[in-house]
Amino acid sequence: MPSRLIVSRELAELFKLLAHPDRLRLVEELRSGEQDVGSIASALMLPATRISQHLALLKAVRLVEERRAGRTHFYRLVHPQMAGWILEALPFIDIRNRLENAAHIDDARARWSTVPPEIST
Amino acid sequence: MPSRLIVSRELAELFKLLAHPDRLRLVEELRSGEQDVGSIASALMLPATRISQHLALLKAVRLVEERRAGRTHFYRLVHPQMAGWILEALPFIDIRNRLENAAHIDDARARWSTVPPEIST
DNA sequence: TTCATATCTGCAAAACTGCGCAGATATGTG
DNA sequence: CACATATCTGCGCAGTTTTGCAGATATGAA
Repeated sequence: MPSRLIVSRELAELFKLLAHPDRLRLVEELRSGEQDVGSIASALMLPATRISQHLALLKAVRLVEERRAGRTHFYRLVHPQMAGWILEALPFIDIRNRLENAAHIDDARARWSTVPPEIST
Repeated sequence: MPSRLIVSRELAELFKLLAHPDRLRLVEELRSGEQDVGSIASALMLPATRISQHLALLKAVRLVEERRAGRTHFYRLVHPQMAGWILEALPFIDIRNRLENAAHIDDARARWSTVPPEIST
């Protein structure tokens, strides 16, 4: 009976996990395949510690998986399609952007959606 | 240059807005068309005050729009496709569910995805 | 006007998050 | 073993979110 309630709670948790700029960028960064903490950190220009924390979080809920090789840890998306799914939300932020940031957005969207080399589907 | 940063921040905010069980259910409830606060409240079995607060939030960022008729206020999704998009995230919570809630989930998903009468595309 | 209905707003406490930093671990090198 | 590299974990402060409740509006009816 409370099935829908449970699902909505689970879904909300998923959204909460993705509701952070760093983590969204992180997921998009992993779209093109596994990467190690250091690479991600420098790609996103963020301290490795922070990336590590985000990754620990995403790993705990099994959104990413880890592979260790020597002293470097590689991470990859458990659901590669998730990266694409996230980008599908761009239309929903349109209005707010056009109201304030105007120019930036179209430019931005172009980059975001063209950069990745299309993984699965 | 900081375009991607801006987009990720905007996206994160969208996710944060949806990262709440009540609001997710609310959005799904509105999938089939506009409804007034009272109806939504009783459909979701939540106090109308709370629904009102959530709606105010979603309206402020233009995810829903309001139409007043007499003393009742009707709300509708600005992006009806959003409801469908949200359901596309269900596969991403699979593992976690199977680990703990097991049975509930498949049942739940069935209901969630069959109930709505397909609006747009 | 007075009353009932429908919804909204403001407030304060409790709970939750994100952040940097210091220190811990683990692996590889000489 | 000693040392450098790569990453992780624990801690505490600061800022944000959620929630119920009391009271404010707004509309319609008598």
